[in-house]
Amino acid sequence: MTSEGAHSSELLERAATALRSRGLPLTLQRRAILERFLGCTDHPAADTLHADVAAQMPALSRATVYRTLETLVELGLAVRIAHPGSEQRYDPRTDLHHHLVCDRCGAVRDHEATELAALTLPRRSRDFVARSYSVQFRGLCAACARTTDRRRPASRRNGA
Amino acid sequence: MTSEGAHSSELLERAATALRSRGLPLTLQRRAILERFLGCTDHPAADTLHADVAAQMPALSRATVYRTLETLVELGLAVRIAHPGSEQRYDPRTDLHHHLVCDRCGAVRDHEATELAALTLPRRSRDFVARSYSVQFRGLCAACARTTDRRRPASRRNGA
DNA sequence: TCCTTGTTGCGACAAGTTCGCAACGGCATA
DNA sequence: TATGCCGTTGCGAACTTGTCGCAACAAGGA
Repeated sequence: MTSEGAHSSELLERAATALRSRGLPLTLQRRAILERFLGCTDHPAADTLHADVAAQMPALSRATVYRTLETLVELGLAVRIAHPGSEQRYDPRTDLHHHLVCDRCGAVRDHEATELAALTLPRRSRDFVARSYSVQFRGLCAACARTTDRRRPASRRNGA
Repeated sequence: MTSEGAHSSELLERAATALRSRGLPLTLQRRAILERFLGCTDHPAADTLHADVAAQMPALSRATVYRTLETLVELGLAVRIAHPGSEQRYDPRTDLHHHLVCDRCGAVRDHEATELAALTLPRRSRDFVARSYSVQFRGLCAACARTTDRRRPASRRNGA
């Protein structure tokens, strides 16, 4: 799990405030999950995050991680992201940004691109009203590009 | 399931050729699945497709549909598409196009946009080599926009 | 201390997907 | 026609991801 560390305590403070403003306490479990999650740039799945946090807090239950992430989405502190693969992934960044998705292992990384900051939304029509967008670039991450065997994705469940 | 019908036999012929070139026979099951799938514009999930084809071929097993779709992806005749939700969806269109994704019900529709036909791919770097991209617009489809209750997505398992 | 409110862990469950295996079918060869 | 080979199929079990109900628990206020 990639964790930046920088600004992490500041982000935690913001999250704590958002929770409190809704009357939700910052429990030990939530704190541990937030500390791990907020600095992440690799868009963990709920179960990955659980495995990670449970290393320090073995009693932590999966349901708690799922519930906490759901709460964060509701508070606007995280977004669910879509990528080809079966797991739901979460992103602590809620501002406009884009993703690099590895076709083989399913890794998702952020991608900054100023030229993509103002794409034209589809014209408002009777059929669909667009509110936001994100661009997904597909290709190969460094690790997978190095591997010679191209027949199978590194992780079975995340293909292209 | 939305099926266009037009060009369907032509697409089927192309698919049969691609299968044959790999030494794979066009079995009755594969033919039935392809006939349903190739004209689809609504990006069916494997299970949806199974239910649909099984109406005419009751003995068809779910595993066969999953395996056939997997084969089509490997042959470049279909792509898995990213959308928020837990099901894997498939798209018979492999050319550059974009998607409109309803935040509430999870419906995915194609979106054509000439101005998005030539976005700049991220610079080739040591970290990631991009090969393609697609833009995902999120918002509300007509049916969901009409519904007044905005608290819950129409389908529970498809969030934002 | 008691009550209320919300959180947590646990285990069961559901849906989607994959896997192993035996049976089957087509094709080439003898 | 018989045989062997090889890929496909259906079946059902198993696995993964995510949700739910429930009892225990913790914190805060009366």
